[in-house]
Amino acid sequence: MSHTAGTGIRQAQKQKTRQALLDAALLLLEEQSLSSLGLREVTRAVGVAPTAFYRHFRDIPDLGVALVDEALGSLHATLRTTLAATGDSDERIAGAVELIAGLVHAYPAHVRFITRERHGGVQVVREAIGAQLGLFVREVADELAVQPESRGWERDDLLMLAGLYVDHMVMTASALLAAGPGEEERERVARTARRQLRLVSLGRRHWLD
Amino acid sequence: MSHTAGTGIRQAQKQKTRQALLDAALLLLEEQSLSSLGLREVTRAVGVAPTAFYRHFRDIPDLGVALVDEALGSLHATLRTTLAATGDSDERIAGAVELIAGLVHAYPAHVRFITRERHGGVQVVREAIGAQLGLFVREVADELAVQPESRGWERDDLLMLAGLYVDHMVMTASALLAAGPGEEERERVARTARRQLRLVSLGRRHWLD
DNA sequence: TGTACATCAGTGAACGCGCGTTCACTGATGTAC
DNA sequence: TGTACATCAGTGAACGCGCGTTCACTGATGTAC
Repeated sequence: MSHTAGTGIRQAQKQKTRQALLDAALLLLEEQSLSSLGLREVTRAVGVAPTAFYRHFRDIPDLGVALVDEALGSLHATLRTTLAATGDSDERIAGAVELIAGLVHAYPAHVRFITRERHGGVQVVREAIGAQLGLFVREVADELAVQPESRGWERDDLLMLAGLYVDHMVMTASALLAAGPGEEERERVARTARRQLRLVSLGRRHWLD
Repeated sequence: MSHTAGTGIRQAQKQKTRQALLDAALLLLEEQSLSSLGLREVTRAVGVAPTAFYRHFRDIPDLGVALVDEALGSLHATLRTTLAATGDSDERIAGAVELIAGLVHAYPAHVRFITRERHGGVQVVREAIGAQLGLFVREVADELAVQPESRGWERDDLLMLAGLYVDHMVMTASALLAAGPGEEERERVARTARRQLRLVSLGRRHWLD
């Protein structure tokens, strides 16, 4: 048995409560910012005593950082390959936009949290999101680097393009969220995103002219 | 004398207090979000009684909407011409990025407010910012439409490109703010922004190929 | 397997504090004549 | 110009309320033997 983690039933129950706190916070954050989220509000939503919060997080910003990990931590492999694919044909662009739309559909609250707190009022959370997005940019640049279209490109320019892709991804995700549940408006947003990516990929193709 | 507005000294004093409330709020919002800003916090910073707040705003979201107008209301003419100019030569691109850098330098708190609350937790403010940015997009598209490079472009595609420009402007402003006071890092951000705009303008040039 | 002790996730009472909002008010400014 | 009344920006006391944090606690789970 490990020293730092509890054993069996006790540890499992603790994880369950922790996850319930994260889930409740995410739900409450649909209509407010992290900097106005209350600790008692979160524990009340879960149905535990306010003091139970301290068994899991130091304070609300600490919980926010955990939410950033939950939202972005597992996305690296997926984004690395899919975003880097956008430089190519219309099919691959459509696939990348579909991936974003799928993520927004599957995890709307996580996406809202990230776009809201990316420039939000809680410094440590802003920094955590910035660090993850910066990692995405470098990973996408790595992936772009091995593509034949990038022959002759400098690292700096690959990072510049990767940054454009990552920013565009976040903007598209946010626009899809704002579009609401209507299929028509969501398709309009997706269509605009695809054409913007096509314009960028045209620019990419002629960068070294 | 007007019926809706007071006269002379009284009205001038009221405007002065109102402006002091807006200024104080903007200052306090450097390290928090609008959804956690307190009415008493704002009046305390100004040095008036909490109840004086109600002579000027219904509540904090109402003050937020006034801040959106203050930050973006007077920017239309400037942005319309300058952003639309980015499609062209390297000089015009550099000029556009310089304009953004100048605005960030002159009104850092306004810029921070807009980027923070664009996706923030207060609905009416989000909507007010979205409306202003949407107006920017249409104005820039109008300006692009009369340029010779846009011959043969559909309105839909001009809006798509204008959206790319406006979003990129907001991202650049936010990145410049995050860069802090260091000249070196700010120039790195500006350099990346210029190259991204150059890539976009290459894409624009080949859009109808 | 059984027993005796240790751990620790979650409890519940209590605290001091600042919040948003109400209300009747004051006194400088504005208006009518 | 002077006077009498109206307006209204800002005041200050009071309210009920929910906040974050402390503390000693309980009792189920874990560990040693």
